[in-house]
Amino acid sequence: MYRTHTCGELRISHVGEVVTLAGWVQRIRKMGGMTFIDLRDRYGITQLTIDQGSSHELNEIAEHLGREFVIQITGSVMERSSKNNKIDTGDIEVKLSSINILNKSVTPPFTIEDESDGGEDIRAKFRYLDLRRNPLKRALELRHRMAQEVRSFLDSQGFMEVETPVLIKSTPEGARDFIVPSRMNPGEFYALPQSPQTFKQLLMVAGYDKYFQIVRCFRDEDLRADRQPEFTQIDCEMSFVEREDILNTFEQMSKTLFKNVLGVNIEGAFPRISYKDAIDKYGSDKPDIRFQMLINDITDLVKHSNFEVFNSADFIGAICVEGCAEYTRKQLDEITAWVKRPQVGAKGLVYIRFSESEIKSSVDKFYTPEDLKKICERVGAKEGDLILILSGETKKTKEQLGTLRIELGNRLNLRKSDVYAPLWVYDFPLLEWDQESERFYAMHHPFTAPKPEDMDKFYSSDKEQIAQVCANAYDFVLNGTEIGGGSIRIHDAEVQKRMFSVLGFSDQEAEYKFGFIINAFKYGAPPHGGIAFGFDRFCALFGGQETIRDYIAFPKNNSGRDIMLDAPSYVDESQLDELYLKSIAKK
RNA sequence: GGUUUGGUAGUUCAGUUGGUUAGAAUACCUGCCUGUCACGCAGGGGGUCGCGGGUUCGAGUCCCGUCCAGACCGCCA
Repeated sequence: MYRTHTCGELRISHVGEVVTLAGWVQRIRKMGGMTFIDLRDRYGITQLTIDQGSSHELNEIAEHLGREFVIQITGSVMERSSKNNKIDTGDIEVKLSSINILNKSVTPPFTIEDESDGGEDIRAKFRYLDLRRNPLKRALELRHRMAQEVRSFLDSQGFMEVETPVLIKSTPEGARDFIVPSRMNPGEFYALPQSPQTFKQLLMVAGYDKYFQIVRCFRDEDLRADRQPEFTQIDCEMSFVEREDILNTFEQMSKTLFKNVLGVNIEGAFPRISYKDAIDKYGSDKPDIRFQMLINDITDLVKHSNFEVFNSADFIGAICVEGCAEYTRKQLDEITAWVKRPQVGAKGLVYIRFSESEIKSSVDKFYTPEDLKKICERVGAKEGDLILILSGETKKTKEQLGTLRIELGNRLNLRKSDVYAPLWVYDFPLLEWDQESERFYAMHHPFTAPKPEDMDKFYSSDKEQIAQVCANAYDFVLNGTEIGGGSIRIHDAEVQKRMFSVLGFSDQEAEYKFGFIINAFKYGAPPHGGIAFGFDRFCALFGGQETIRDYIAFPKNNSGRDIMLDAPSYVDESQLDELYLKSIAKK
C-alpha cells in the first residue's frame, strides 16, 4: 500500500496515528536543527517535520531532496505548536520516521504555485507541470463537476447518451473540415465532425426521441481565446417538441448547473430577445445584459443640420455612458482612436457632455443646445452622463456601437464575472446572402426549419422574400458569450430539398452530399429539434474566465499547435505513400 | 490573410538621446539558523539581449527582413 491517507485529509482527530503519505515535495524549509517539508498531492498539502531527534539516515535523505521529488513517507501525526489556518491540514504535521524517494525530479522551469512565475509559453510546453497548480486543477475539477451534473440532469429527464462516429463525410457547408485520408480507399477522405448534427437527426428518425452526447467536435478555423480547433459540445436532440419544449428543458438544465455547481439561484424565466431587438439595442446577437447602455436611434433628430457626416449616414446611433461627463479631452481622444482602429472600423466619434452647468459637444457648430437636449432626452441621459455617437451604414454602425458598449462595460467594470445574466435570443434570419459567391448561406445550418408562417416566402422565387425568412432557431447567451444554439429542424424531405435548392445546390449535388438524410426523411421522420452547448465556454464562464484554455487539459495554442507535443508535424514519406499523398511530401 | 503588443539570466521583467564590465526579483548551488509555512541571514554560479542583415567609431537600444508567442479583425453553417 503506497499510502494510508491523502495530503489533504489529516486533521486534529488523527493525532497519534501512524500514517503513510505519498506525494510531491512542494517546498523544503531548513531551519538548522529542524526541517519542514510541504508534501503535495491532488488533495492538499501536509507539513512534514524532521528534527535533531530524528535518525541520522533521515536527515541525510532530507538533505538531498529537491522540489517536485516524489516521496513516500511514514510518520506520526502531531498537533502543531504553531498552527497555519491558511491550509486545511494546518492544525497538524507528520513527524517522520522514514522517507522513501519514489522518483527524483529535475528543477522545474517555473514554480508550481498558485501564482506561478512562468509565462504562457513555458507553461504550455510543460503542461503536465502546469496542471499540478491549483488554478488549473480547480478548472478541471469544475469541468468534471459540470459534466457530471449535465449527465445526471439529462439522464433524469430520460435522455440517452449515444456515441456517434468521428470519421465521417465532409460536408462543404459551414466551417472548414479537418480531413483524413483513407488508406483503403485511395484518393478518398473522411472528415472529422464539426458537430454530430446529421447523426443526431438520424437518431430521431430511428426513434431515440431524447438524445444527448458530450462530444468532441472539430473545426479547421483560426483560433481565439474562446475557440479551439477541437472542442466539446453538449449535443442534444428531441422529437415531438416545439421550440418552447426545448427552451424549457435546457433552461432547467442551466438552472440546475448554476445551482449545483455554483450555488447560484437564477430566479424566474430567462429573458428572451429577438435577433432584431438584440441588434437594435445591443449591436450584437449575443448581448451582454449585465449592464444597460443601450443603443438609441437618433437618426431623425440630427439629420436636419448641415453636418455632412450625419447627413450622409444611413443610421446615427447613441449610447449613454453614465457618470462620465467629466471625461477629459484626452480620454475622449483615446476612445475615438479606439473606435477608429481597423478592428472596429468607425470613421469618427461624436460626444456630448451633459454636465451640471452645460451641454457641450464636439458638434456645437452644427447643433443648438435645444437639439442636443433632445438627444439627451432620447437616450435617457441625466446630468453627469456622457453620450457617444457613431454614424454610417446601419448594421455596421450598430455593431460598432455594440463593440464600443462592451469596451466601455469593461473599462467601467460593469462586466463582473460573478454576475450571471443568461438569456435566449430567437428568430434569427434563416439565410444570409453572400455577395462574393452570389448565393445564400444558411445562417445556422441547412437543417434548420423556417418558421411555419414564413413558408410562403421560403418557396417564393423572389430573393428579397427569401432573405426575409425567419428561422425557428435560438441561441443561449451568457454574459455576452454565445454558449449554445439550436433550432427546430426540417423533418420533411421536400422542405429539405427546397432548402438545398435555395442554397444553390443542384438535385444531383444535394443527392451526393446529403442524400442519406433526405432519404431518411422519407421513412417517417418525426418532428424534432435540438440544441448544442459549447461545453468549454460554459465551463470557462462558470469559472469566471474569458479564455477556455485553462478548462481543457491539453489545449492548442493560437496557431493550432500543441506546443507540448510539437504537433502537427511532418510524417515519413512511407506514410504518405500508403495514403497516396506522396506528391505533397516535404523536406 | 490583416491590425497590434511582446521576445534580455532557469523564470518574470527593468534597461534613459545609441556609449565603461547588461541589472533586479525569483529560482538554483554553498554556508549559518529548532517552529517555519512566500522563513530569515551571508555568499556564489548563471546571458548567442529570438534569428539574419544594415546604419554607425560604437547597437540590447535605430532601420529592413524573418521566426516565435499573446490579443483582436477576417474566418468560425
